[in-house]
Amino acid sequence: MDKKESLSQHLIDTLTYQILNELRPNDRLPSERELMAQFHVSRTTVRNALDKLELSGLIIRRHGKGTFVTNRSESLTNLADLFSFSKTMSILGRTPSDKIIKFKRISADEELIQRLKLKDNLNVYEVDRIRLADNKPMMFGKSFLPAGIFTNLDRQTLEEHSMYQTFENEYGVQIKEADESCRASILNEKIANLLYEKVGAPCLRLERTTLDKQGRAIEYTISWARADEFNYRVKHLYR
Amino acid sequence: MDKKESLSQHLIDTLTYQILNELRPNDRLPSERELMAQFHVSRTTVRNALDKLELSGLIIRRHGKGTFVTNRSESLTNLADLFSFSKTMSILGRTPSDKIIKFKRISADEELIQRLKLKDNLNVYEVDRIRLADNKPMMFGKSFLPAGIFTNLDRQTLEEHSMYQTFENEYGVQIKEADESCRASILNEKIANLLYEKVGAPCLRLERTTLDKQGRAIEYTISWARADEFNYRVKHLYR
DNA sequence: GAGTGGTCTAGACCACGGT
DNA sequence: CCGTGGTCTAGACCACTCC
Repeated sequence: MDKKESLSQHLIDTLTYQILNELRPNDRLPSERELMAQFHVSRTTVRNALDKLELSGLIIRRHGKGTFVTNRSESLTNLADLFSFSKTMSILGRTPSDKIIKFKRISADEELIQRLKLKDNLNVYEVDRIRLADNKPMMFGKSFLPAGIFTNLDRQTLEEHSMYQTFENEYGVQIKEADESCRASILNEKIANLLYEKVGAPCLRLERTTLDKQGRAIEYTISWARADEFNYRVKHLYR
Repeated sequence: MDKKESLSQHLIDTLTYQILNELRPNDRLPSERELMAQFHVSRTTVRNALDKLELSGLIIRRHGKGTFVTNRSESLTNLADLFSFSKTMSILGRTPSDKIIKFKRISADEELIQRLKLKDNLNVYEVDRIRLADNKPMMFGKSFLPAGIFTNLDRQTLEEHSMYQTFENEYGVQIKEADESCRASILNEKIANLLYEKVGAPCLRLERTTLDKQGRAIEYTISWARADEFNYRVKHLYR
């Protein structure tokens, strides 16, 4: 077992694997007391892990009855939760890939300086990507990465590994959170062509700012996603 | 203090009030140990409450430094988190109102039966509303409510109280969670007219299924929101 | 009554940030 | 060094569901 991984993260990973590969919708999970015994952890740790799985929509808990695997067949079209594009596509059984069409070191304008909270080094890398599932273009994304954090970033690394992998493995940057917003928009000519869509077709315009554990803004990405393929899902829990 | 309210919910409400009314962005909150003493609760309870506030985007925690009020001025346009439309508008300093333009008891079709998990009683109430902020139409929503749960629902009650208030106060229905999805679409003629928009203008199409604590589907709502006014925000926390 | 999830306590030790 | 948040333990009692 990975020593760096927390007990609850290990529980999350193990249960996620079981839910996706060994269990079926509406199956009951072991009770919280049973999980305590199986994993040799306290109830707090078990509940913490189940909280995360519930938020991500994999399970649902019923007071007095038990914890059950969610029926996700309805959301077959798509879901974007705490998963990245590639992870989401994998869960849906589609093969994700990226095509980088631009990689450039630029100087940040006012808006970027503010969004990435840049101080001294105003250089950023711009990475434009087409993101595909089963070789079909699904979305187009422009990412801006501070050169002060990702020094000497090169195109080849990004082509061979996922962006978040590169952040963690090459630069030791650990993601803490991402703030995402989405609004409806329409495709301009350039992006419509990249996605094989019509100019003026509706699309989702997503913006994401990602923070690492030190609270630094490490990424600002703006994406345009096909309206027919993208259904953005969120779960809200009350109380 | 309300006896029915849990300790952590009381903490959430108190801190939310302070954050919105007495504190400013980037202000530091009392440390978790200080909150324990102030509210006479355990650390678990404090952390539980802070978890919720962090998820809803009101605070941000920094390891080794403290807990701080989030700068929400950037999100002035809009946010929809664990808040309802009316609550969200209030936080943004706008006055929300609803105009019911249709109230009808109908028989559910196949899709509705599935979405609301109807068994015996296939009757549902359909409520169509225009939702306004400062008297400007922001979105149009069609809600479907099972007549088996909301017996003898009447239009006047809905016109005088919010839907969720009615659920809880008139029928004792407590909300547990809402599953929401959004995708981009374009306005048809009927809805465009209601929102004073152009036919074919981009819009966000939101779908929401709400479950109560017993796991019953109590509401299925589909809404169309103006693309220029609606910016749907989500925060993802990792680990 | 037995078993489930929901809430809470009173501790402990660790990792991080600043002095 | 101290104070911060992050993780975890080993309990307790409550509320709900089903028999």
